[in-house]
Amino acid sequence: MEALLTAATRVLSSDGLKGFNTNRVAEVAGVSVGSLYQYYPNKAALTAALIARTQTALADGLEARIAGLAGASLAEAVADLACMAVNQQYGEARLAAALDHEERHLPVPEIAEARHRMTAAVECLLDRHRDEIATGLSPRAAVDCLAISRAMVEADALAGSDPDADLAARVCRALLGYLTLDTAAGIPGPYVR
Amino acid sequence: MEALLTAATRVLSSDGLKGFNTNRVAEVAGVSVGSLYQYYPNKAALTAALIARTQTALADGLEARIAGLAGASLAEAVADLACMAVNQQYGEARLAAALDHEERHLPVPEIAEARHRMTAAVECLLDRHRDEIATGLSPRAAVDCLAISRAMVEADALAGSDPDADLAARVCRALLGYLTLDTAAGIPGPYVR
DNA sequence: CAATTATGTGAGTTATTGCTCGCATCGCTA
DNA sequence: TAGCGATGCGAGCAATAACTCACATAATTG
Repeated sequence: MEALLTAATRVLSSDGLKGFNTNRVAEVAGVSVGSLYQYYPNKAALTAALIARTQTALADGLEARIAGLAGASLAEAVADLACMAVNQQYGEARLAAALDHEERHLPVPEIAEARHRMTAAVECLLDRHRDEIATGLSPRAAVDCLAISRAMVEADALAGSDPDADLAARVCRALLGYLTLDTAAGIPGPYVR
Repeated sequence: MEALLTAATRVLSSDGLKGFNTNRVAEVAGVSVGSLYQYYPNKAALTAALIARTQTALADGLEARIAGLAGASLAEAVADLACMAVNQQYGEARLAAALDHEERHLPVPEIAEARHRMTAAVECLLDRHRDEIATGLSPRAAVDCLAISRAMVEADALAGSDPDADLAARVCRALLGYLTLDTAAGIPGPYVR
């Protein structure tokens, strides 16, 4: 049921994981617990559905945005994606953080799929601009880009309640710097203990 | 008591938040629950002490490392810090993620202090190399650097159980790129909805 | 060695929460 | 309207976990 998912979203973003229990979700949704358990066999299923929905939406958004960036330069594309990351993630940073933590306990296939779609989309973008990008970039570059933007937005979101004026610009700088830095300087070898 | 904190660490890193309860921590520490509550008035206090300890240790390590990097170039310094981040955070990524999530419910003064010390140390490093760094860098640059390295290491740690061979190099590239990228290209203006 | 204080114990209390199940209500068909 | 299945309800059960307290043991003192 849709009302249950939106209720779950509201509970999670206002009270965090601490107040996220089935009784409360049902109450906020305006239905009884019994009804909740007719739609979702247990709490994990509800959580999984919530995660799947948000992750899928994120992947959809990213794919569409990247597809629409066909003619753009790398700098333009990255700038656009940085703005998108700020807009999409900032508002629901608390929700995202809570869900993110649950993911590790629940093997939700949709998450792996959505994540894969997102990295694939970014890889496609990077490939499109491979001549503007530093040679020797790791195959994990796409994953890194997603991690970087996610972390910067989240850090900013948890610091204050309004985004810093230059947040998008900073994300853009980080991504562009990462992608275009010449592999010259004394970048160290592999991991050493 | 020290045994309680180490027991709490072990429980958290092996079972995660799910199995982190006072009964179990006491059992692993080899004492009774009653004794636990003589040292910590409640579970939150125990958690707070644990967070404070790890965060303080992290800040100590970072400060020492940066102090010892007095004569180094920016590239060398960043490379060193990237290696440090990988070594320090990789092993206890699970623990760090769990604790990180608890921080948001507990206002632990030591955390704010440790965080402040870390950004101050990085700011000191950046200031030392201000001529090598792109002009117009945001005052939040230090925070961004910490967020970036943290996120990249964590993403890698949760993907596989061994660090990618070039993880440190990638972190280094991201930081160096962020810090040294010329503020030329079409970096966008402020946040827009 | 008694008396007193400090420290440790763990069964039990209380609160929370995931979940069930007997019952009520609704919508449909004959 | 009577009969019937589908859907919704929410008090209550069972498990879990934070926390207490009456008691046992150890350490200290006069």
